[in-house]
Amino acid sequence: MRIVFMGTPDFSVPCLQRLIADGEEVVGVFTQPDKPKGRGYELTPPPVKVEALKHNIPVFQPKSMRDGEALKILETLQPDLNVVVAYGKILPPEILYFPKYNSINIHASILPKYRGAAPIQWVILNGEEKTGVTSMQMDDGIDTGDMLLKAELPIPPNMTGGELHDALSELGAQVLSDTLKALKNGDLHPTKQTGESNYAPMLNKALCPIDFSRTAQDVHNHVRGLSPFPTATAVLHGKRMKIHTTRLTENISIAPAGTIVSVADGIEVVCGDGKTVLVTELQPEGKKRMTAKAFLVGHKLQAGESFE
RNA sequence: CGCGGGGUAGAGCAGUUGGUAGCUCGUCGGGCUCAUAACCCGGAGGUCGUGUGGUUCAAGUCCCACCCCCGCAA
Repeated sequence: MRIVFMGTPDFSVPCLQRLIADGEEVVGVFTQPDKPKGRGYELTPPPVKVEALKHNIPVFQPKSMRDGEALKILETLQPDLNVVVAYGKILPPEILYFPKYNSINIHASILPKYRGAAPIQWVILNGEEKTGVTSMQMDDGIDTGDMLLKAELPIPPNMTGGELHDALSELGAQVLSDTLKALKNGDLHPTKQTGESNYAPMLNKALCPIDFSRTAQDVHNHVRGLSPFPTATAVLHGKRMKIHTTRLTENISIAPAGTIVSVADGIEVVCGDGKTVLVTELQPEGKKRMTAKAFLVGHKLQAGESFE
């Protein structure tokens, strides 16, 4: 089966690798254009491009999928199926329905919940205890197509967004592989999405500052959901710092939210429900990520002080 | 040429107007305690990112070049 793969970030890479490993005929890869990134605005190719080039697969990076160029490319490639995994562009019907088997998408949630750009982080932010991956037959809506296969994954209480991302990325590759196998065997049974749905919008920086007036559980979910990117932040001594890791404690305090009650094993902070969280890893501006203990060795900080 | 912080003992930080380096933690040895993020005593450990660079009687400290790490922004 001739497949055109469309994807961009790290998340998509295992799917592409799996297609290749499964011996599928990947006749072309669409990915976002190289973009200036990081300090100095260095032009950086997306991970999927790097991977595709390793396997000598033709790479296409159109700025738009709607100006007819992309369609011409598909006409040349003659795919039987588009496989779309975190491509980052909305595809017009002419592209979506061009191949014989149309387009299949791998989405990192159990649909119809958490449609949208950042389902992985949002399930943690919302304190969900499980999530998963869904493959679907794409239609005109955003993540609204008929569902094909699903795989679930439990979320341990301290798992971070990054860890879940990697786990779902691998699971996604497996679901993709299973979906294609079923497709070839005529075993697919598309199911309409029904029931409660919600939307997981892209993460933005405004989300980062920690609100210690929320519950300790919420604060902990916030920190781990945004770790390692974009990372929760808090302000101490007038300086912003990233908060990488926290742990829930059994302790309770009547001090106001944001107050530091202990600097013994880390920085223990009171939250809105009176419970505390222990900050165990952080990163001051311009510094490397370090343990809270290491930070405390060189920074005089006393119980009673507080985050702003 | 996007803006900015930083590279000093294993770790986190100091180091003032230039005079060959200090704190805390850890570590090693010894002591003390019912116990504590324990405490007390003693020791080891650094060519201060690189440059047989510049200025100087003298540079971690000033100047120059380069390497590396990181925050913001995209």
